Amino acid sequence: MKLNEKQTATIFKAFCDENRIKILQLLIDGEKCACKLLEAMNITQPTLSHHMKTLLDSGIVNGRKEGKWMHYSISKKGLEKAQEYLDFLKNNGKEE
Amino acid sequence: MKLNEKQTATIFKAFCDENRIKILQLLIDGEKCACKLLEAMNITQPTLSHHMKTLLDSGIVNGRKEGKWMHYSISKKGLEKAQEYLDFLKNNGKEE
DNA sequence: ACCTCACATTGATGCCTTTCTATATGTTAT
DNA sequence: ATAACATATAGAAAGGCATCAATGTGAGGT
Repeated sequence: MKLNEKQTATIFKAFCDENRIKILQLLIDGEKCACKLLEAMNITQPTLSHHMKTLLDSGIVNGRKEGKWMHYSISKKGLEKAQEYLDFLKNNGKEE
Repeated sequence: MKLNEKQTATIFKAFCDENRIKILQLLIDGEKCACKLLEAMNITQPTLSHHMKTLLDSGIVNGRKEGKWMHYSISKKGLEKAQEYLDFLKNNGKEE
C-alpha cells in the first residue's frame, strides 16, 4: 500500500460525519449543484461549503464549476481508492 | 441500504484517525493482544484502550478476552459491511 | 458601472475527540 | 489473602471540528 496513515485517514473522513453521508446519499442519483444540496439539507450555506471541501479533499467527490454554479458528483475513482484499502486489509496486506 | 447516516458514520470512524489506521496495519498479520499493540505505538495505555473501543464499536475489529489479555483482530464481517456501503455508492444506490 | 446571485472564506463559538494522569477492575500467581 | 499484571474507566486539559453570522469573490444580468 503506497498510502501513509494520514492520507488514508483523509480519504475516509468523507464517511465519518453524519451530514457528509447525507450529502453522499443525495449525490447517488447523479451530479447536483450546491444549491440543490443546500435545499435538501438542514444546514447553512457556509456549513455545506465546509463539508464539500472535506469531501473534495478526500477525493470521494468531484467538483465542476459552471458559471456561478458548482456541480458535485461522486468520484468512482475516489471510491475505488477507498475500496482498495479495504481489500488490502481484508487480504492480510496483499495487494490483490 | 438498511443503515442510517449515523450508523454508517460510526462504521467509518474506524478509518478516519491516524492512530487507528496504524493499529489496523498492525492487525493485518493477525490477532494481537493489547500489550503488543501498545509496544508498537507511541501512545499511553488508556489512549490505546480508547481507540480500541472506537474500533470495536465500528465493528471493524473483534475483541476476545483470554485471561487477563485482550486479543484484537480485524473483522472480515465488519470490513464487508464497509465494502457493501462503498459498493452501494458506486452502483448508484443499487444493492448489487 | 451596478446589482444580484451562487458560492467561498473568515472569525467566533460550542462541542466532540484525543490525550493524559490517576484510579478501578478483574485475573493469575504466590 | 495478597501481590503483580493487563486492561478499563473517570476526570481533566488541549486541540480539532462543526456550525453559524458576516463578509469576500466572481460570474451574469440590467
